Amino acid sequence: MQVSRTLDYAVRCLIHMGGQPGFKFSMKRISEAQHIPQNYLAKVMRRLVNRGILRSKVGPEGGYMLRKSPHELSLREVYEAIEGEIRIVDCMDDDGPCALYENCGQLPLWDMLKVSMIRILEDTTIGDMVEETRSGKRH
Amino acid sequence: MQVSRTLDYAVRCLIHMGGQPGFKFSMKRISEAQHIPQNYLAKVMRRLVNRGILRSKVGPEGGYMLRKSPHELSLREVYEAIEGEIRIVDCMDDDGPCALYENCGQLPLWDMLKVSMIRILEDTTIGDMVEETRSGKRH
DNA sequence: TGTTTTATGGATGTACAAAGTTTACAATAC
DNA sequence: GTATTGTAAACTTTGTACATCCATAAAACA
Repeated sequence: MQVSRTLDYAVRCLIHMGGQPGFKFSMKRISEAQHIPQNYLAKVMRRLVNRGILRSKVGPEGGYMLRKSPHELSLREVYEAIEGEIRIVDCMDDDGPCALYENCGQLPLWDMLKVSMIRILEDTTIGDMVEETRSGKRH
Repeated sequence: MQVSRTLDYAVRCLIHMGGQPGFKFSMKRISEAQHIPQNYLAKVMRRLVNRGILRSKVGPEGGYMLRKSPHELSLREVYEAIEGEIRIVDCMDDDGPCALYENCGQLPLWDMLKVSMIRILEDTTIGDMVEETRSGKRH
C-alpha cells in the first residue's frame, strides 16, 4: 500500500519539467537534477512517452517535452502510465476470480478506497504540484 | 499500492469470527474454513493477539476470540495491526528525510490520499463486513 | 503423571518483482 | 563522419512477502 520509487521518480521528473513547460529537457540533465540513476530513468521516461505524456527527440539537442500543459496533466494519468490500471486488491485465485468464497464482504471497502483514490488522483495535476513546490515549504 | 495477502487473510479471519462473536475458534478450524496455510495463519493471529484485537487460549479447547464487538472493530485497527502505521510514501532517503529536495510538492497529494484512506478504514468495521457477507451478493 | 491438544516462537527456505546495470543500436544535428 | 542523445533488450542484484518446519510451552483430562 505504498507508492513505488518508480512512480516517485516519474512525478518528480514531471514536476521538474512542469516548471518550464515548453522547454526541452535531456535525460542527463533531469537525472542529475533529480538524483535518479540515468539508465533507470530511461525506462521511466519511455513509459511516459509511450503513454503520450511526453514527446521525445533523439540526437544532439534532443530530449523530452511535456505534451500538454501541466495543469491538464492529472496524477491519475501519471499513475496509470507507471503502475497500470489502479487496483487495490487482486481478488484473484489460481483458477479464477474469488473461487474460494461464497461471497466477499470485503469488496465494498476496497472499492470505496479505490474510488476515493481515483478521485483524488484525477483532481490533482502536475501543475498543482509545481505551484506547491514553488511556494517553497520545507519540511 | 495493493492490499497484501496477509492483510486479506487477517480480514477474512475476522469476518469469519465476527459471524459468531463470543465464540472461540481454533486456528485449525479457521485455516481450513478460509483456506489459509495454518502455519502462516499462526503468525497473522499472533499479531492480532499482540495488538489486542484477539484473545488467545492455549491447550485443548483453546483458540482465539474477538476482544470486542465486531461493530467496534475498525478496519484501521486491523490494517495497522498487520501493516503497521499507515503510510503512502517513505519520504526517506539514506541519510534522513527528504535530504535530496529543497521542497516537496508531492507531499500534499500523498497526505490527502492518506487522510482519505484513514477515514474510510476508520469508518468501516468488521461488523459492517460481516453484514455485507451475510447479504450474500455473489460477484 | 503423562498424554493429547492447542498456541507460541524462531529459524529457514523460496519465488517473484522492483530497482538498477550493461551493452548494443538508431536517429539526428553539425 | 562524428558527437550526442534517446531506444531497446538482456542481465544482475536485492529485498521481501509468503510459506514451511520444528521445537517448546501451556492446559485439559484420563
